[in-house]
Amino acid sequence: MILSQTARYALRALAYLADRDVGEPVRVDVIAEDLDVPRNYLSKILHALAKSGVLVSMRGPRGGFQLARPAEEVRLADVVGEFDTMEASNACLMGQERCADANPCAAHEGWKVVKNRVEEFLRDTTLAQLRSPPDG
Amino acid sequence: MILSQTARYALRALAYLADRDVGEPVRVDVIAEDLDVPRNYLSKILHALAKSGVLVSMRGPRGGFQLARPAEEVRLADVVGEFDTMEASNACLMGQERCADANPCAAHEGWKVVKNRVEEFLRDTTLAQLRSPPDG
DNA sequence: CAAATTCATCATATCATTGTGATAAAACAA
DNA sequence: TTGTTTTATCACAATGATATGATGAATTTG
Repeated sequence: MILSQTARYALRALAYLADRDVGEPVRVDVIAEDLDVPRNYLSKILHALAKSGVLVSMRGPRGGFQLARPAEEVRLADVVGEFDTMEASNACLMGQERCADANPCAAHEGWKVVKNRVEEFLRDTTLAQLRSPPDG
Repeated sequence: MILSQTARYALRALAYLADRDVGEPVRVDVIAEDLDVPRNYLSKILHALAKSGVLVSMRGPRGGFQLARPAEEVRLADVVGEFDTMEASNACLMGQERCADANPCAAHEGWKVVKNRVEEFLRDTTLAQLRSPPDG
């Protein structure tokens, strides 16, 4: 419910990179092993994030992946939206057909509010907030 | 995002039955055609809802499906939970591994609140609130 | 009891998501 | 330029969600 496996992998990999915060790229193999995520699958995910501008990728020796900008400037919605469809928040709980904003059922507005909460959270939260806490 | 196709079909079929509110069962064929949902697929969904006690099914002529209790007494969570996994609300945004309640990242508590909102909505809302508005 | 009606179920098809294995292409270093 | 390292990509497998078609089983009606 809510987030796909792919989106969760993406967030974990990015949080991992935000944690390390080193000025040099990290190899897919390292990330995949540390996070226990399938290597080639992760490779595709990171590639997509590079194409969308969240990551920078570099090939060859001393290559790997690196955040393209500070963790504070990467919204979770930028990441999740790449993999999961962030449907319009005016959509009906039961699908598009039954009720719309024009002719809503009693639950329509309440559902809209709840869904907006999810989307607001993803828009307002950044990668920096996914970092591991200092001590633990 | 959020609800599966199956769960949405289920809610639509139940809302449809709540709308009709007749004291007699409605055939799958009728529901499937009116809602434009695959017949046999819907049949399985309604069967599952009958097994879980939300619907009553009756075979033979004048058979069909009927709400087992008043729409006011069917919580959306009863329906959705039958098809979608309502995961524990203390689960991490990125999957179970990264942070738990014991050692949370900065976003952990916020996400928990948002997820609770979704679950509360499904628990607090009933089928009666999915009925079509009187006029439309 | 026989026939019709309806849900129940089985077998299978399609599609998207998730995952694997092999190879190509780029970058670097000797 | 040759070899090594790394991402990029291709081909495909496994799984689960969604969907279809055919048949079985229960119930009612005549």
